[in-house]
Amino acid sequence: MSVSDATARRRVTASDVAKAAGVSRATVGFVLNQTPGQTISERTRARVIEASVRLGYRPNGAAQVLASGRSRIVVLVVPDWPIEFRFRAFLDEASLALDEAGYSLVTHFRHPHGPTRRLWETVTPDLVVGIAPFTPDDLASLRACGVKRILPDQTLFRPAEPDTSLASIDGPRLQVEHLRERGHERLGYAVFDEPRLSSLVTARHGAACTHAAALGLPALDLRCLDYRDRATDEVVRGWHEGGLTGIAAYNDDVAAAVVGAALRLGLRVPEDLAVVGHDDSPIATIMVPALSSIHFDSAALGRHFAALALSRVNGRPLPAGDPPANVTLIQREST
Amino acid sequence: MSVSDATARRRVTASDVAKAAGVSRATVGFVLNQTPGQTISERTRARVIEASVRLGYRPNGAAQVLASGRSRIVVLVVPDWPIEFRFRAFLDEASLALDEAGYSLVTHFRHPHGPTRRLWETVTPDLVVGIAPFTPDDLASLRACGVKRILPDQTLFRPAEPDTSLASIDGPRLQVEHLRERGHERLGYAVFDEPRLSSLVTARHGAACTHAAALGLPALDLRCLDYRDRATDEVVRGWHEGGLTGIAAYNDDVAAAVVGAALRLGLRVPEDLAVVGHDDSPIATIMVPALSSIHFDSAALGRHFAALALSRVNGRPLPAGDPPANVTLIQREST
DNA sequence: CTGAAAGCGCTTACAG
DNA sequence: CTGAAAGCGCTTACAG
Repeated sequence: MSVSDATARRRVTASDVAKAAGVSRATVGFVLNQTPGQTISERTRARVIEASVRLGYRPNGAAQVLASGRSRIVVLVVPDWPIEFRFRAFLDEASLALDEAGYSLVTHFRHPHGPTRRLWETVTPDLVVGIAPFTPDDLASLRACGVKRILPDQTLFRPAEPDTSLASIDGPRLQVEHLRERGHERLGYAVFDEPRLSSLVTARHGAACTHAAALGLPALDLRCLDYRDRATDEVVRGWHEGGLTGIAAYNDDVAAAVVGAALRLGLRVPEDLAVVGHDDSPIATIMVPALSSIHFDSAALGRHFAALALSRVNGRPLPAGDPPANVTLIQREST
Repeated sequence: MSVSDATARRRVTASDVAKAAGVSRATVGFVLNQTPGQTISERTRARVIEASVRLGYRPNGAAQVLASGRSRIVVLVVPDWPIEFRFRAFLDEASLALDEAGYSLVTHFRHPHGPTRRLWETVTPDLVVGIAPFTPDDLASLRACGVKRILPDQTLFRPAEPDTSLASIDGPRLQVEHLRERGHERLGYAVFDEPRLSSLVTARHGAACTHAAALGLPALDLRCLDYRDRATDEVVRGWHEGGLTGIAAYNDDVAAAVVGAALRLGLRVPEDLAVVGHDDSPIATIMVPALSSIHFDSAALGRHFAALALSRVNGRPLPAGDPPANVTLIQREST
């Protein structure tokens, strides 16, 4: 049986490489992992590398994890939220930055009915990061699975405190500030009836109200819309008749729905009703009238996330300071 | 040192459970994995389960993978496309169905600059599925990593054939058919200038043209828009002046951009220009005028995907027939 | 009906 | 400068 038969038949292991290079299995590991503190002659090193390339050697990940206790995998647990426009850029940047550091980012979308086995029970991650806080059940499972590093953890995260990693706080503040500058004092806050988002809705609406109070304005009137029916029109009519003139929306889709309803009711936007969205998604530019919206740098947030994760994995102190979201308000035609 | 000290110190292993239950390590495995062909007394079984629950035992995934050669992980490789609205439902359903069968779905978002290590080099999956075809490099890496099962594979997938798993073919056909029924014969096809989507754009536009030809209509005039500027207006003006009256769009965002441009130009929709979108995303309902669009059952596609994956993993023949996308056209105000 | 033992493919002190 | 050996925590024939 020739070498090529053997490689076709079963996966190449470190033993195969050692045999081909005429060294021990340990030496193969030292060379390929660039283990510090080992002095390997240049000739041996070259022979090992040549053999591993020639045979197409890829270390068995499971064996590495078992032997070393480290997996270089970071699991990101995404709550059961709809995927929003900016999230993909966030993910791309985060996984690129982690990849450059030798880590793989695995995204675990948590779904409505919940998995029987959690992903970290399967993949032995070095670090598990939740965008939303973990439940006590999650924490027990994480502990039982030997996951030593978790974000957010108790030292960073108080359960009552809403998560800010996707710029949930600055956006609402800027929305209120902007509407106030444009002369609006009685404000509404529009969301879709999307139960999966309730924690974010609460956080953003709360931030808007806090800032309104600081400006001496009343709390924003929170209303749920449903984009699938015309009940939206009634909500908007109610706002208008009640004397509200400025609406902050949870995202651009909601803002578009409010604007659509206003147009159907014969209201002028922004003269009769000013509307500001959130996320600066494509629809904000596409809509007629174009939507004022909150823009933030999701790629920078992704890089910041990666930096946080790497600090945690390496046991270094977490970088201080706010995430570099660079939240700004883009004014267009709707305000 | 008490038991609780020990469990706090290090992860519970099968040996700990065996000791606590007074059986051998093998028996623990037999009970917990429900290994067929073993006859274990009910009392022993109960003792093992009780001990494993009490100690909070979770098997070490890496050790299981190494020993058994199977990981129960399916990696889904997602090309570098923007996430579209329906995709989340697809993912949710697919991962739920796989989870019920004891598998974990890990989604690997491929990013623009490519990872140095591919995810399957890290997690030892039983199956890797690509939404787009794999490159020769990918295939070499998959082979070297010992991934035995891949979808799509050579028997299923011819490189020239576009992927249909997200309903890329039926939608364009229905768009053309519908526009024709509404009396439109000279048609345009609108896409955003999004290079990451080029393969899907080509597939959908090609399908639309094929169906147009079957109906005796000329090919659809393909134009790229950019939602960030007003060049869209010029494209739409050109279409109108050139006598085109019906536009099929790659997705609802593009359709909304065409409608917006038409409105700015003083055209009536649908009288002067009829526009039909694709995906039936929220914006289709929200827009004024509301957009006709292509709806498909992304959750059913997700379940179908899971069934395909499980067949492949278990070495059963793949289910025959088309994916149950149930593609339909929803007529609203824009046509 | 149950247990002792080999083996999966690595990493990593340790001995030379 | 390099190799023999133990060990990571499981699974799984195999022997009793």
